[in-house]
Amino acid sequence: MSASRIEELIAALRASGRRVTPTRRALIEQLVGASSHLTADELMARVGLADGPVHEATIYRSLDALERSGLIEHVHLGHGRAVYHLMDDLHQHLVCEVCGQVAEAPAGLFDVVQRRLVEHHGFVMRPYHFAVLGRCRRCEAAPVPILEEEPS
Amino acid sequence: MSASRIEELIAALRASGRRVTPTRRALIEQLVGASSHLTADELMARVGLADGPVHEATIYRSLDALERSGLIEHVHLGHGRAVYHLMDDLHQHLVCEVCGQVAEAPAGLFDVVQRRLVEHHGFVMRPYHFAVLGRCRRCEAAPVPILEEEPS
DNA sequence: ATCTTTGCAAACTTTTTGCACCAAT
DNA sequence: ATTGGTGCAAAAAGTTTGCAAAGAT
Repeated sequence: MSASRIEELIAALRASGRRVTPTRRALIEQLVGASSHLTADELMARVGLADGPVHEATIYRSLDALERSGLIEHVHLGHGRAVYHLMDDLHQHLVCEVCGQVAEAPAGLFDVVQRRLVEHHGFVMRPYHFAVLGRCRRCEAAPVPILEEEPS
Repeated sequence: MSASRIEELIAALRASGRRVTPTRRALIEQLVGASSHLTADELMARVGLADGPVHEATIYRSLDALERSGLIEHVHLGHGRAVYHLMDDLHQHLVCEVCGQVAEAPAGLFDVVQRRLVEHHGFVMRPYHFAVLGRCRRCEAAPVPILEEEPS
């Protein structure tokens, strides 16, 4: 069950020298319980619904604290808001620029590239901060999209 | 020389059904002449210096026009402003999260990943819209950075 | 008791939009 | 003469900050 996972994360937060507050606990709970990735304002809404309203500044500062403690990470799926997810749930995001759908790909997707970059450029890639953009199967097959709007 | 390249781009712009204006011409000239990638406000400054001030809204709308015509593309190197470059100058950007330095990697870097994504996920990757984040050789070698600020 | 965290309001950065005027075709 | 582009001002979107009050250790 996820209760122990939540407690582990809380313990890690405390171990990192930061304080455990209701907002931080609620954010962790939401992120553990979430089926998909959530934006800061989605998290604010859910936390507010569960435990009463929390100010946006607090949400951002708490997310920052969780991120600095190594518990979570934010990812940019395209233009607009970032999404947050737990660090131990590493994977790549495939964002369709036509329909906006987000799929997940295994974390090892970039292993080959990572090795090449270290060897040729001395560059240690951290592959999770940005999404992979492109077109999903359906949109690639479709004749031509009507919209000109890109979600990227 | 780059004069003919500029004229080619102007011709392509016209061919795409859009009008050729002093601002658009100036933007193309700056992008052709630029040694590195430029942000919208850097472009505004340079264009303004050369041909007199142009409003920011016009810069953004003109860049959008050039992008929709397929002449240029914008890339996100991290948090903050996007940078613009010519479409025919495709390559990947390696951004060091510690020192902020931007290096370039060959366009084919992701070929293997691209093939894998098509085969396994039916996903056609467009690999240029986001930078590759990580640590450059120097910062990776350094004991530990003093700053906590990430340019990402 | 101390030092973090929160709430509030306000600022900030980057980009976008509505509208009237101007200019490229 | 059309239609698309520009300037202006103002707003939008997303996130950050200063400060005093509240809360975790």
